[in-house]
Formats: sequence, C-alpha cells, structure tokens
Amino acid sequence: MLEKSFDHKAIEPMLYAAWEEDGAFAAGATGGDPFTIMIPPPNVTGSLHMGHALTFTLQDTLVRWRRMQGRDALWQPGTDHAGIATQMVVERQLAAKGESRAALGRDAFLARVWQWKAESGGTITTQLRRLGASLDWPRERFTMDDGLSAAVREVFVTLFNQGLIYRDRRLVNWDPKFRSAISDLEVENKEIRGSLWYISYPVEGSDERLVVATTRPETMLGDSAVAVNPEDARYTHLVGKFVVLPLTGRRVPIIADSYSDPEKGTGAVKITPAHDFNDFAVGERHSLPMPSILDRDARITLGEIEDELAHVAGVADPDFVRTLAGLSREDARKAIVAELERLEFLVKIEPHTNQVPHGDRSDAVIEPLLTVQWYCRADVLAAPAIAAVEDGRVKFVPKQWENTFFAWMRDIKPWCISRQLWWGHRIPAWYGPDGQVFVAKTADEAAALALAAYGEVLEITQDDDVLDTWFSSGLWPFSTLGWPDKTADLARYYPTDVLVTGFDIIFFWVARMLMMGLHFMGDVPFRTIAIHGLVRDERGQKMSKSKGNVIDPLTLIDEYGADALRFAVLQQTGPGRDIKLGPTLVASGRGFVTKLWNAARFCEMNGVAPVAGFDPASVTSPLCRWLLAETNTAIVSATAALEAYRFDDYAFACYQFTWGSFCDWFVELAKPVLNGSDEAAAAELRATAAHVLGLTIRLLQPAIPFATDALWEGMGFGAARSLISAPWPEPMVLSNVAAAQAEIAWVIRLISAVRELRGEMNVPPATLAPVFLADASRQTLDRAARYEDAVRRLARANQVGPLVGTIPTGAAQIMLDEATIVLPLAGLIDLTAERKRLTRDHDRARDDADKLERKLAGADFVARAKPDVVEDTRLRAQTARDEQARLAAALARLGAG
RNA sequence: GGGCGCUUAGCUCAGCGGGAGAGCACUACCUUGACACGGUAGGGGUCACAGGUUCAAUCCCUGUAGCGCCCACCA
Repeated sequence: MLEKSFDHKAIEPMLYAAWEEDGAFAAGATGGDPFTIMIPPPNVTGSLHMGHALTFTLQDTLVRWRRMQGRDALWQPGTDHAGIATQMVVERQLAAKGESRAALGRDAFLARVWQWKAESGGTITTQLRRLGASLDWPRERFTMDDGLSAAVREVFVTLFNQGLIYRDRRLVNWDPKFRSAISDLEVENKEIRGSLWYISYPVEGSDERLVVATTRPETMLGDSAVAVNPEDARYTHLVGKFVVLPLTGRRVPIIADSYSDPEKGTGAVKITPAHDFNDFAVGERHSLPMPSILDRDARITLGEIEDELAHVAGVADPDFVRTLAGLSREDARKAIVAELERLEFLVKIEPHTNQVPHGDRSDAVIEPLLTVQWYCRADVLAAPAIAAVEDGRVKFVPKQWENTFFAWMRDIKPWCISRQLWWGHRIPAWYGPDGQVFVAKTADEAAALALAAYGEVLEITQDDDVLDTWFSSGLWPFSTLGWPDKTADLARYYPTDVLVTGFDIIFFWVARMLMMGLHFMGDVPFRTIAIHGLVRDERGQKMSKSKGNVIDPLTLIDEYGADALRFAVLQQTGPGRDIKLGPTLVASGRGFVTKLWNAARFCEMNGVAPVAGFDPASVTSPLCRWLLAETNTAIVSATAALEAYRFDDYAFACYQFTWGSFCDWFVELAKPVLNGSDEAAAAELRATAAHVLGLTIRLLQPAIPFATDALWEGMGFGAARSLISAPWPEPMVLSNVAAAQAEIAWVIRLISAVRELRGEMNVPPATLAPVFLADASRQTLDRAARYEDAVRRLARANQVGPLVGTIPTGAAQIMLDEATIVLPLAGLIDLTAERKRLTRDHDRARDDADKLERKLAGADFVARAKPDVVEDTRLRAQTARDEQARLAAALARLGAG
C-alpha cells in the first residue's frame, strides 16, 4: 500500500543511499553509446547555492533521461580547488584566530588549506546527493589530485616548448588586496562618481602653463610626459618643449601622440606609463621612462624617483613628496590635491563619473602594475576554437551565444596565467642563479635541463607563483579521464556530449576548455553547449547577500523535497531565460508531485496493477484508447523537448498530461466504469491505467526521481530501484484512434458546457438537473448513453437522454455541434439572465460571421490567400452563421421577457 | 562608445503571418467515496509606440522610447 502522502524527508535520503550502494549511476554498466556530461566542478569548499541547484538539476535530468534510453551515461563528478576563493576563506579563518598566512609560511599554510579541504570538501558533494544528482561518485576528481596536477604540468611544459607560454614584463591588473595579478576577465568595471582635477604644469622656459585634467592626481609622481594631439592647433607650438612637474620637479617632454583626444579634458593628457594601460602604450611608442610609484599594496613608493628628488629645485618640494611615501592611493590623492591647491597649481575640480576597475573577488580597486608574469598565447589557441564553433562541431544552445563567444575570441588578449598565491598548481618553472629559466615537469628534469645547457649543476629554485585556477579547469574534460595517459575512458568518453553551464563562465571556462581540448586532444571537448540563465528570486531580483534575498536550496529541499525543487527548476528553464525561483514556485512543484502520488493511490485503491503481456493495440474502449493517444502525445512532446534542451516544455508536457488528461478527465470518466458491473470493461481500464501510469512514471523519472522510484516499486512496476534503468517510453503503435479521440472530446465538451452554463446561471452544485439532447444524431445519443453515469456525476445531472417532445419554455439551451443541449431549469434560473446570455452569444456569433464574410468578400483575399485558409474561413463563417440562427431560435423559444 | 536581448492578462512567461494562451494571483461556489498540496466556474489584455511590407501583422522590416545584460582606453 502506498502511504497517504509522499514523505520526502524520510524517503529521499534513503533512496539515494540505496541508489549509490547499487552502483546505479556507474558508467559502463551498459554497452550503449556513451553519453557524457562533465560536471562544472564546484568550489571544493563551497556549498550548494541556487545556481548549482539549477545547473545540476538540468544535467541530472539529461543524464537520467539518456540512461533510460540505454546510453552508457557518465556524469563525471568532481570539485575545483578555486585558488583565490579558497585561499581567501582560509586566510579569513586564520585572521579570526589572530594568525596570518605570512606568519605561517608557505608549507604550513598549505597544510591548513588541505586540512580545510578535508573538513569541508564533503559539504557540496553531500548536498549534491540531497538534490538527487546521479553522479558516478567513485570517479570523483579534484583539480589538485596527483593525476590532474600531472596533466597541468604536462600542458604547461608543452605549451612553453611550443612558444605558447612565455614570460613578460608588462602592465598587469594588480589586485592590491590579494597582492596578485589577475586576468582581464577577473576585472569588473564599476561606475564611480569621482572628480576630474585640472592641474597646471609650468612650461619650461616660459610663463605659459599647460593644463591637464586627470582623475588620478596621485599618479603625477610617475608622469613621464604630457601628450597632445598632433592635429590640435592649440598646442602645436608646445610640442618638443618640456613641462616641469609640480612637486617632484621632473622635466617631462610635451609629445604629440594621437592617443590624446582634443575633446576630452583639456586636450593635453598626462602620461604615467607604469600605472595606466594606455599610457603604457604611449610610453612604449615614445621610449619614455616608466617609473613605478606604487608598490604591491598600492601604496606610494618613491624608490624609483628617489634619485631625482635629491637633485631638484625650483617648483619642487622634495620634503613634501617624501611625506607621501607609504600612503594609500586615496590618502596620497588628498594630500597632493591639497598641496597643489596651496601652491596654486590646481585650476579647478569638476564632478566626474568614470569606470573604475575592481577585482571581482576582492572588490579592491585594481592597479595597473609593471611586473613579470607568465602569459599564454590565447590568440593562437583561439583560432581552432573559433573554427569549431563556426563549422558546427560545437553548437551553442541557444545559438545567440555564439555571437558573444566570437566577439570575445576574435579579439582575445594574452592570458595572464600566473598568480601570486600559494594555493594552486605551482608553476613548473625553475630559475638559475642568474635568472635562467628552466621549464620542466619536475625539479629533476629542470636540473637536467640546466646541466645540459650550462654543463654544470646549477642551484635552481622553483617559481613561487601558482597558475590561474581556470588553467586547470580548462583541462577538466580530459584530465578527469586520465590524460595524459591514453586511457580507455578517454577513448570512450571524450569528446563529451553536452556541457551545461551559465553564460557567466563562457569566457572563463567554456572558451578555455575548447582551446585546450582542441590543442591537446585534437577534438572538441563537447558537442553542445547548453547555456542557461541566472537564478533570481520570485520577483526577478538577482539574489545577493546584501539584498538579503538569497534562498538556500537545502532549505527548500527540507521543506518541499528535492523532487519539488527540481520540478520547479525545470518548469522555469526556458532557453536563454533567467530562472525565477522561490517558495511559491517550489510549493507548486510539490503540488504536482503530490498530485501524481494521489493519482497513483487512486489507481492502487481501484485495483490497478501492471498486467503482464498488456498490448495497447488490443484496447477497445474509446476512453482507454483516448488515454493511450494522449499518452503518446505526451511521450512525443516530452522527448522532443529534452532533445531540444527545452526543459520547460518537458515539464509542461508531463504536467499537462498527468494533471489534465490523466487526473481531470481519465480518472473522473473512469470512476463509473470501475464501479460498474461490466467486469471486462473495468479490467481493460485497469490494465490500461496501469500501463499508462507506468509510462508516466518513466517519463517523469528524470525530473522527479525520488517519488517516481517509490511509486515504481510501490505499485509493482518493477523491482526496487529498477526504474533508473527502465526503458524510456516510446510512442505506442495505435491504429484509428481518431474516433476514440472525437468521442471523448465530445464528452468533455458536453460536461464542460453544462458546467459552464450552471456556473453562469448560479445553479448550486447541490441542485441536480436533467440534461436533454434535442436534434441529436444517433451517434450523439449513443455517446450520451454510454457516458451517462459520468455526465451525471461530473455535470451534476440527475437524468441524461434525448429530449422527448419540444423544448420547454424557460429551459436553458446550449449549442453543441448539431445538437441542442436542453436544461429544463425553469424556476431555477433567472430568465432575464438566460436571455442575456443567449443574446450575448448570439451577437458574438453574428459579429464573427459578419467579420468573416466581409473578409471573404474582399477579392484580394480569395485570390491571394492560401486555398486552405480561404476554405477554413468559409467554414468558420458558415458555422458562425448557423450558430447565430440557432441561438436566435433558442431566444425565441425562451419567450419574451 | 560597441554589441546582444527584452517589452503579450495584476505577476511570471509561452506563442505565432490568417480564430489572443498557460501557470500563479484574484473572485464565487464546493469538506462529491485519490488529492483542500484538491475540485468547478468567473473576471481580466488597443500583444510598448510610430511607420512600412502583405490580401492579412502581436508575429516580418525600419525607427522611437523604456528596461536588462555583455564588452570597451580610469583625461
């Protein structure tokens, strides 16, 4: 016996444990074609959030569906070491205990991070199990596993030897909070309301002053030129002369460079090559000195200008400048502005908004800084990736994301891959005493390289830096399968089938996997990229801690069940659309699960049980045949939807069928049969119901795996937990279902029409009324007779049959096909209201007919429109006109008010 | 500054070159023997605006407005 309701709290964890124990998610269990999805590895120390719930529900749905189709499904689990994020968490913990990374030292710090990983690394995987994710757990990988680390070293060394990884000293985005370089992608520009300061620079050997505008006055300590546009007549006479910088007294040239925009500021722009990307380019063009005046904490440092400070005079004030050393950018700015004002070099201050780069994780203002870093020639690697998308070897769903992808890839910049962190893959490069570089997979190999190159044993030390986290996640589709070894798994499961992920990591991750996969495997890492939206709250607001609208998926699972959450997610997931989620929607998901559960209970209570050898083609009753036809429609729609990654359509097809077709109509129409005396009819109905219920459960397994599994076993469809590998439903072969469909459709229309009328006339449900048919065909009368019990029950009728005699005055009348349904409600209904109703319907029919006839009267329409459209319009016009006539007659019968 | 997307019922969204849809919310009624996490019925929309193409436009094209997202050199 099924329980009265599905107790998700008790059943879900129990079932999952049993699945796992069974090895139900293990790849390689069938000989079918592989179907592979790589999990986007979540941060090992993270916990499940709504974005995870979304993406993993979609992936699990696809995997479960393909597994039922007989595919050898592999959903590869694993986690990411997430360099910055994890190091940040552990550093915060240290700080809370009064410790610090620096005090601990590298090895001890890393030991702490591993310890933290051991403690919290299981959180996310436990939570994935709560969601029902059918991952092949024994294959779980971590990006810093030995095998994956070996893959990283292999890739680094290979790319280095191919000239695709190199070291360079240039400006990087420096995050002063993490004291590390970050890549362009990790920079977020934020609009900041600030000021534009106009500063006058005295022109050497003249009384003239050149005014520059800047948003960063503090960088003037590092100015090495002022640039004007060569076309700018205001300044041509100054090009080649020098200005003397206030404060430092440095002489810097006035140069002509087209970078200077006459429209912006004063048209003269100060050039600080070491602290601005554009200025750096100008500096390179004009061979300018590039003094850095900010250190790795973004504090003022005077080291590189100390010498000149000792030798200046005049406008300069070395003593003031020295007071700036060690100040933050913000403090230095204030001090410098105040000093400039005091010395009357400050011309004016204007309010100004501009885009200021911030670190996406630290939220610190990024400082362009001149440092030596490792770079990857992304442009070279990008070309094959672009080609793969262009020629369709990889498809984005929805396709529009290809534009975004191309735009970025075609203009890709060198990828800065080194990070000044400790947690991550240490760069496999060693340096000799004179800065010689040896790139190798191990220290021994590096030493051997050094020996070979210099003929002596060199003292070599490994690079302190680690690699960008995305460097290792870019290898995920093949490193998890054993690469660089040529494993059987690699041969079988690569390329994977589909990557499911959010648009926010197309550049970070998707593009890198494509580049690395093509370069090292010679084939794309996945054939389809299914991009989903962002999870928002029920009002469409982005979830954020500061807004306080973050919903914890685990809370929702506790309250409503994983099935409910999953179903709600699927219902919301349309292509390229953000997903709205919250308690109301998840509650409605639970409502659906409950509905299915209760439908099954109803079946069980009525003796519905699977019948061995049941053949859908042999079913005779129209109701059963109609149900089978409806089931086929659901199977076709659901399958097509999943094939197209239309998760919302999949959920809707299942929902509509289960709730609308099965519960609302089939079950209700079946009740009289089940309670009736025709045993053969009841038996056929039970067998059909069982068959259809079994198909429904299978259709829904990918969406709501827990409840369906419980039903599958509880109703005797199969052995415990055999649903996971039960075959995915195929449309049944049914012949000539049209007659059955027409018949049941008619019954539904009859019942609905009577209900509608009673509702409109405010006839209380407790009042039973006869339903008579006038002008009805033989077929209609037969149908009415066959479904009399159902109509009585569902249309609150105490009698159903042909009208004897003429339509009585005061009876309500409904036009249904050729027949007029007569409800002799004299005394029960308000004749005025009925007259009003009939008049309204009459006028509506007349207006429709008028409109359609007008359309048909137009010569162009008949001549140019498609013949079937014209024919259809004629038919509709005729029908409307007939209906109008019959309603007019009905009104006449009702008598005058 | 460049690019992409959106604008349809109170809300969230489908849809589509020829008859305006769903879910939720709302209103009324119903404790009918699977389910009140239920049932039945109902109200509610000039399909953002302006042009154009077409026999026919919510749908295609152009423009306008508003909103959202991504990218971009901090004067």
